[in-house]
Amino acid sequence: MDNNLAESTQTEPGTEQKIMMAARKVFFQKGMDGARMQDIANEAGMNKALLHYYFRTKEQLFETIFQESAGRFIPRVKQILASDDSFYVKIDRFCTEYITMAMANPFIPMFVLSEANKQSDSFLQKLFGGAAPDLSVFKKQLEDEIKAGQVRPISFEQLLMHMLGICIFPFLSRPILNTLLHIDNEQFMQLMQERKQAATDFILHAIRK
Amino acid sequence: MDNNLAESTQTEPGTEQKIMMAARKVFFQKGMDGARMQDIANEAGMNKALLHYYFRTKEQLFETIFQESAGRFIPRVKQILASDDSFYVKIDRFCTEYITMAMANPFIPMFVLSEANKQSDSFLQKLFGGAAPDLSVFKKQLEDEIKAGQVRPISFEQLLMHMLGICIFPFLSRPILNTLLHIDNEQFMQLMQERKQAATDFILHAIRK
DNA sequence: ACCTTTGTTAACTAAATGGTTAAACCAAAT
DNA sequence: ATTTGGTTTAACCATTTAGTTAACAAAGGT
Repeated sequence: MDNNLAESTQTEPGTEQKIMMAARKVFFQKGMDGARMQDIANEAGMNKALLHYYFRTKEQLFETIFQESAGRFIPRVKQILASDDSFYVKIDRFCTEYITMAMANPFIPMFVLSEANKQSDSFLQKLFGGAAPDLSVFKKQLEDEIKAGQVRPISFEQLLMHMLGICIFPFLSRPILNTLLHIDNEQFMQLMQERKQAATDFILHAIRK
Repeated sequence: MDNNLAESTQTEPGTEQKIMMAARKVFFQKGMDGARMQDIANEAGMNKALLHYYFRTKEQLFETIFQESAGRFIPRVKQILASDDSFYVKIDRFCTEYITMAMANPFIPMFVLSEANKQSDSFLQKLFGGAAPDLSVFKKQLEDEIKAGQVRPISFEQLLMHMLGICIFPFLSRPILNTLLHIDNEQFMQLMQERKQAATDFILHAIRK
């Protein structure tokens, strides 16, 4: 009677897990305002009151999903850029890993950015856990490469925005790209697969002297 | 009868104009689902029933704003890329004009993409007015430059996504960039001003041999 | 067996919300 | 002055929705 998706963890999902899985699906699709507690209950195959039993309010359930989602993507910027890889490896890793991650979770980027736009700024800061990611390592590497004459002068902030935009934007605009480029979702994913390399190449060519 | 919008520069806004101005503001901020007709009425300083008098339903009011907003941004891709400018001028114009446009309407990109993600694909196609933008001119220019050895081989689709991502992404992620880069909205706009040049430079350097 | 704790449900409540209606308002035409 | 037409409003209605409650079921310990 139960269709089991959790071969990976052996234990089949408990009620709380089921709720979060359903909430993810519905919130990703409809956002906080568009989602209905009843939708989530239906998706999870249980009574609506159970959602309130496990997570007191819609607000709280949403926040759980949002934190989890944003937490998967945003701190990763730091995680990669603060590593001790060399400058060029770092750019490669950033593009490859970010696009890989987005391909595995294609709805998270739009969900997080869309909701982040509505949230108060103070809330956003909480997301970074008090300490905003430290980008100084990557910044210093860039400046060193520029000083060494390996990289043409470019603002650190602009480069970061270039990299993020190149990697994430397609996932934010998929429906429009589908129409614009006359492609379906499968072809889109194929493009994203190629993009791991294409993005890295593009960025490295752009900055190298 | 119909009130005249032809001379909207001089005449003070009529009721319909006031409603649309208010609707823009509220929809941009809260999206279709988050917006309340009462919010819009308050913002416009009038009775809620008037909204229904001019636009029968919330759906219809929303669609008016959405079409107008998307119509300002999406067809512009074609408008610029299909012009008879040279390849390099075209890239320059694209970055400069798109960022200029986004700076003047900083909420439209997130609004359009966020809602486009919820809409059905069929609806999106209606947006392009039956005929999706013809990107073949730009595509041919790229291929010619590659054949002439001026530009290194690169997929047209990837380049288009690079350009769009670089120009639009910052406006989709402003709240997060504010935190990430420790900047306020004024500094953000300063960055965008510089970005017109930075984006063009970056892209041209990336593709040139 | 008996009681306590935890999990689950159907039925309900209160508030919010999109939309309607009938009356009031007001400018222009008669 | 009165009529007439579109415009605007307050009050109202029907539905939806987040959240509650009380009863019920299932374990779990004694």
